[in-house]
Amino acid sequence: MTGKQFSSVWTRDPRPAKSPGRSREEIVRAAMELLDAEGLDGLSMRKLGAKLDAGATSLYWYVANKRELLELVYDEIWGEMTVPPEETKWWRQTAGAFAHSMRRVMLRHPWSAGLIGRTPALGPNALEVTSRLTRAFKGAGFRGLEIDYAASTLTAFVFGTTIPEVAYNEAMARDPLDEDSMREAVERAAAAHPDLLERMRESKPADLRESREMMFTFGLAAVLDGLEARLTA
Amino acid sequence: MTGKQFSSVWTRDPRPAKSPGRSREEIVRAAMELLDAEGLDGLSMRKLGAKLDAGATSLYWYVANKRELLELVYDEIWGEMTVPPEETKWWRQTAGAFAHSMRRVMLRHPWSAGLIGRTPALGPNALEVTSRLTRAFKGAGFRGLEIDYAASTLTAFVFGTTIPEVAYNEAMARDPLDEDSMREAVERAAAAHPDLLERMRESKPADLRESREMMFTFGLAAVLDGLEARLTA
DNA sequence: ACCTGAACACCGTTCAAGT
DNA sequence: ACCTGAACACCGTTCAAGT
Repeated sequence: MTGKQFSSVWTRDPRPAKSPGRSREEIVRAAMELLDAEGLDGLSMRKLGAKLDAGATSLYWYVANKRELLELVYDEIWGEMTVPPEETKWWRQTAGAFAHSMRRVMLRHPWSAGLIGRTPALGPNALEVTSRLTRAFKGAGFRGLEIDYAASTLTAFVFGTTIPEVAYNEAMARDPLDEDSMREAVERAAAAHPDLLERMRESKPADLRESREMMFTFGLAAVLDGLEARLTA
Repeated sequence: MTGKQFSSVWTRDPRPAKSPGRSREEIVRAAMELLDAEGLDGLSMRKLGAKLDAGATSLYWYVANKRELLELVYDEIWGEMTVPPEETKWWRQTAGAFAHSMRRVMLRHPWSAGLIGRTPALGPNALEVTSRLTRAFKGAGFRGLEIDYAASTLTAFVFGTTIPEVAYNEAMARDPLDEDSMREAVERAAAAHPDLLERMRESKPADLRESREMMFTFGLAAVLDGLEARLTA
């Protein structure tokens, strides 16, 4: 015994969920609505209670604490990701489709960016996705620990790329910034670095959304190429 | 004018910093100590004030708000990262050294994981690192937008891998968990996924630190291979 | 079995007032 | 120029008490 018991929503039995009263499903649905509308900081037990016409503290009957509630909504996120069935030998397509799907989900639910990688992914949906991904990489030819390494590399790339994207979107949504003033401020800050200025001028603001798409596609191709290289080595 | 002015600590002139009173440096140093000791959630304006023998609200003279304070400490993080001088034609080594350095800094200051990718990196240290990295990729042969894409792919991998690592460490530090009970809980959760169970059993807990190192090395090699492939294409 | 309100120990931030 | 305390509008969580 080196420490206390591991505890997670997924390791405790939920309340029986009888007919009267609220249910976890109802609470999780309301929480997601609040999160989609107001972001991670916008979710408070008090607001959530109010939304459900309940006292602020009633929720503690269904959920041990806020962290557990977040574990619950977090798994919903995984439920929205898709991993094509593994039958195909084209693991690149499977992995690529998953990567795009994961990014789309994060963009759709920006608050998830604050949870991914920080919340234990032990819910049924997360396990299902992980399992499919595992099988895909196994089918590709990876063996032993490298199955995990390959899968981790892919997901690390996806959320490492998407977190900044989401953060930028969120900041902009919170208070829209004048693009010119921003550009000017950044140029002023980078004044001492000619190479950076050059880079900035070359990358026109043009269509931000499209340029991110390009960056994602570029990086994804690189990651998949790199994994493939590990396979034949 | 599509929105309001962009604002960041780096775009405003700091207080003159006369002889009496506190200084930004002093405040930032104290903030980092607090962060290292108590984590991101452990930093509050009140506690920081107390640490500096000041009223809770005195800090607002030096810093517009907490976000700005975080921008300041965030740049310190970049200051601890190293990018070898670009002269070398061995961009792989430069990029690899930076990647390892970035990871080490994140492990040393776990709270930084909550800031990276979410805080505008416009401080002098961040710009210096970005600039060196840009030159390295340019030296490697990347051109135009692909310089940015390549650099983003690398950093995305690094912090995408390191965030979960840090999160796990933090959780463990907060309340140490019995490893057996954790393993058992996870196995129970994954009961319906034989492939996951198989994976778990194969990856002995053995030396967690070492297996992460291996995972990082594996992924980094893959990412660099993938980038190199983009170069010759 | 389920829900409540009061209470505790916190937050970030504003602002008038002090020196 | 710099610092203060009081005040406002919030937090998560506990717990005795209600139905």
